[in-house]
Amino acid sequence: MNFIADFHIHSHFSIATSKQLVPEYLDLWARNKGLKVLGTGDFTHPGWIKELKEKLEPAEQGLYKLKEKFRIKDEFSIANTPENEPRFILTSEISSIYKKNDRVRKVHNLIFAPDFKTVEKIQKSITKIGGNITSDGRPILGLDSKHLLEMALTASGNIFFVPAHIWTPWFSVLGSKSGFDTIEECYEDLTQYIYAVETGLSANAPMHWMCSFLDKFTLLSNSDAHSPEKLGRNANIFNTELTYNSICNTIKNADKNKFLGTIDLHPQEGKYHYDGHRKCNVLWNPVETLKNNGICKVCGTPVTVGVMNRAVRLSDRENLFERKNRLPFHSIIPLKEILSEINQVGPNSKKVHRNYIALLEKLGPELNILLKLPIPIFREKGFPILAEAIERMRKNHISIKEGFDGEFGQIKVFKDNEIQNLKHKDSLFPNKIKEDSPKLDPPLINFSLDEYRRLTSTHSLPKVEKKKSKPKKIVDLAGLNYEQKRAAKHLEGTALILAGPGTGKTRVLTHRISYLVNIKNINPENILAITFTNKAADEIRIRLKDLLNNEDSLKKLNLTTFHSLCYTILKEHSYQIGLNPNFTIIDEKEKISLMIEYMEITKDIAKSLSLKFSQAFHNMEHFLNTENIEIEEMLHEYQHTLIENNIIDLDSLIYNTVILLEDNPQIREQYISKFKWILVDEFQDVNSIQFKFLKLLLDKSQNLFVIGDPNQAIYGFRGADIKHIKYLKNTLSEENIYELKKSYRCSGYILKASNNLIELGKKHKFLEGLKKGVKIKITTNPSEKSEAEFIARTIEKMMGGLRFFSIDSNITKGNNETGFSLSDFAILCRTHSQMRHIEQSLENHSIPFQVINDNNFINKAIIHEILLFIKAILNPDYSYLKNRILKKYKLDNTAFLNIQNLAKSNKLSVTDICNRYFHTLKSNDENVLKKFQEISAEFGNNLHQVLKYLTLKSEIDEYKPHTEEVTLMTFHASKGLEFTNVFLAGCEDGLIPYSLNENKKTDPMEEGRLFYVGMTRAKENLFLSRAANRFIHGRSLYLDPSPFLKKIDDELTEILKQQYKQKKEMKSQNQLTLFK
DNA sequence: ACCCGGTGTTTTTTT
DNA sequence: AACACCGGGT
Repeated sequence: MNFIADFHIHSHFSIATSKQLVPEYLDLWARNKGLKVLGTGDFTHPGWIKELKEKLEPAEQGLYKLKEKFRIKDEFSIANTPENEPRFILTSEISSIYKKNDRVRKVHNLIFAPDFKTVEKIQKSITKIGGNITSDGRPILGLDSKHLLEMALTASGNIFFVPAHIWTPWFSVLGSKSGFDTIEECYEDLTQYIYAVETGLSANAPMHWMCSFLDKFTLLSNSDAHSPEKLGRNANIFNTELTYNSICNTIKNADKNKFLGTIDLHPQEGKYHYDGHRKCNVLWNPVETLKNNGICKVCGTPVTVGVMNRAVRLSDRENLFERKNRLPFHSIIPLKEILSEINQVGPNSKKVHRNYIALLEKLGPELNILLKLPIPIFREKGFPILAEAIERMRKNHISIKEGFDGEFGQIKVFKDNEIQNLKHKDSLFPNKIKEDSPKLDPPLINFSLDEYRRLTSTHSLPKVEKKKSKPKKIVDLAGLNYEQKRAAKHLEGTALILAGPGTGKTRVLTHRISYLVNIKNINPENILAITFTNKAADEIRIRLKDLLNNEDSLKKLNLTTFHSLCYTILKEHSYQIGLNPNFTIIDEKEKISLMIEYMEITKDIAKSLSLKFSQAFHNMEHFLNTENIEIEEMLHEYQHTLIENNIIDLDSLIYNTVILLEDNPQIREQYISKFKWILVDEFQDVNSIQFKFLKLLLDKSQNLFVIGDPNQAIYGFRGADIKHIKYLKNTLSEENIYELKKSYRCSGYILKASNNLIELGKKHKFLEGLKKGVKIKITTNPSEKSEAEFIARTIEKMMGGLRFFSIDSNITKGNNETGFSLSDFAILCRTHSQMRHIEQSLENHSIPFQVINDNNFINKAIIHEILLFIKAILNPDYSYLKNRILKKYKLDNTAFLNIQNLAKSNKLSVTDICNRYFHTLKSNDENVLKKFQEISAEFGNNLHQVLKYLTLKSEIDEYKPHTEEVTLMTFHASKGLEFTNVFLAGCEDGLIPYSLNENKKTDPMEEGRLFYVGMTRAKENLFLSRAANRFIHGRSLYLDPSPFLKKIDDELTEILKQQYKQKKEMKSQNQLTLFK
């Protein structure tokens, strides 16, 4: 059967597409165009699949057709006969954004699926890796194209996978901006499963014939239509059986008798076909560009390079016909454009539309008119001018002005004034219009490939400067600057290293360790490095891998957090403090319910007491001086309850360790001799009990090496006190204090501005920055929603447009030469609750992001329940919990013992527990549980380890630095991290400094330091945004700008004007109901 | 024992 | 705005 097919289109679920992209109109327009087979597009979208299932019914193998009752009959539909019923084939486009070989890649791929089952499998595997398939018909995943292909092949061996519009600069496998130079670089060993590539609107077959490496791929041509009228502007002609398998096989084999060729628009129409400068009126083909070394003659800056140039650069042929498997291609001009030229009115005008409909009714489908209908028929039916136009088009007797630098190209059938003259004769129905000068067929490539080749030896295009020279790996101290080196080599006694943001704190720490181990031959077992978070410890571990000579040293090294260390110490000596080694750590919720139960108090009192207890544990002096005898008694009662239940809370973890070491000198001795070299990171954040703990690990001769920055102390509320770092500063002699003054992170602007904040009257030395940088951008937005929108759009703009659509709209001009990656962006908020709107906006813009928010996981009710269950099993002496669990899960003692034994022999995994005791689950718990099981699997299902990890981990431990995602987190969580581009959201008086809770005052100095921390996360671009109006706790608040904004010198900042109006309606919501 | 709806309350950062 | 809590219904 002879038919035309267009596989790549979109549904109304995709962003920036017509509302008419519903099955009914697709069916209608396929008939109007003369398409037999139409891709559904967007099969990853559940809403679209639902709609397709409702409105389509199975036809031939792997093909579907519109149910009769949905067919639109009363419009200008033509050829409404059964043999013209279009078929649908399940297809979808997926956008992958990821980093490979050090560059950001954005690749679009088209997937064909044989049935709905396969579609659902693909949907599932996307969701499984955290992809969002509901916000856009064309999902954006942080997934490597190769892995996407793998995923699709896993779903079904019968899928068909086609790299989409392969030359598009921003979004394709060969794209100049974020693609590869070969297909293999992208798909590696899986390239063998790729049989075809899509040429796209901006390219036609000959451009591919230039490249021998594309010989093995069939060329497919599709419309990528965003509205029904654009269907079939590019398409494929088949003569084969009408089934899914036979279509795929035909594409695979590209048999000339079965795949009759492609239909393409003229690629010259594209906005970026040739090279040049629109403003300078310079339009060049690749040869001319090369002759000028890519520099515009008029303005002297590099010209905007088009798609043809990219293709020529990757090409290796002068004679296109060396490619054997060439298929015919038919260049067309859309009928409406021809009519527009004839009528001399716009192609979207009413007149053209009326004309168009009339023609379809008389002459049949559009593609039939353009390609097949014999020219004499046009004349017979009374369309002589059209006859002439179509004939010229078919013979390629047309004039072409190539598009360049954002300007559309122009394809014309008639010359200027020619139409006027024709019109006069029109009434006479001339038989044949003579051409002024009959043209020869234009060459397939309109410049000399031979010349291009010759020029490449002497000419070249300007190199786009690749930013980010990665910091060189330094294996010895040679790579450190003078101060860093001095600090790292410190040997005797206590040392304090004052290190501002970006001055190489971690670097000094890691190099000191490697110096001690490699040069001074210190046994790594005698070194203790303490951090506050697991993340920081991991970071040090990773960096040490390159610095230490052998893996063994790294394993022997004691690299841990305060809490983890104390936990380990207490496990070893638990009996000395009245616990047995099975003790578990309780969380805040457990703490409160225990207090209520054992002390017979109300929840409110328990909560306030809990706070007081925490403070007492953090700060020993406070604990000893408790004026209130009653509270002290209650504290003792509480401690007694903990011992009785063989549990400990987070706060007393360190306290109990201190008590242990104080009461047992022989144990203390043991640790003193073990930890001969102690290093502490983020020393400004230690509290009294931690400082005391450190002192207990030292004897007179021992070496304490602490790094910190008093300006970055932000944990006062949990007992941290700068007095400890200040104490060292004041008591240590000068040669034991090192100050790192050179910042390798922030630009000069950012350093100066942030310095305005911590100044607070006293003199402070500037850090020296590496580069001057750009001004800090400040914006005011009407509401938190528009603030969020500003952030999302700015990111989109800076990324050069994640969505195809963006390039054509005002959002972005698509001229990102800097090559930002999504992981270069961070958005910081004072509170978690601010994040909601920002998440929403990022989602609406299809920008992948990660939120650093512990509550998301561990505070989920179901996870909490399971953790309690595990605690009860692991710690049988926790009788309060055990009784509750027995009752709740209707277990008797024997059953409970059985479970315990299973757990002891490590035969009980989290999965088992879920399956056995938590099987009646709500569907939305599924993902959380899956995550829980994954975490558990990482620890080999050792429940003790899992529990320890989950109770002692910090939320920043969740941060994945290298995924292609924007990071959204609190100011606090951002400490120690750096990003090229940083947004500080909600710069309002009340949020930062925080003062919305009248009962609890914040320390204004600490809030200033917090803002300082936020600002100094940025390397290049810092945005400070605020909302004039904001809803907090259901109340509308008008907050003044943060006083911190005023502190920044005006000449360091630039006020951005509000550029974007808020869009009202949320698309997908409304559209579902449109056709019901 | 569980689900619901209505009412009231919360009010930041986190090992 | 989101959540906890309570009480009444099943």
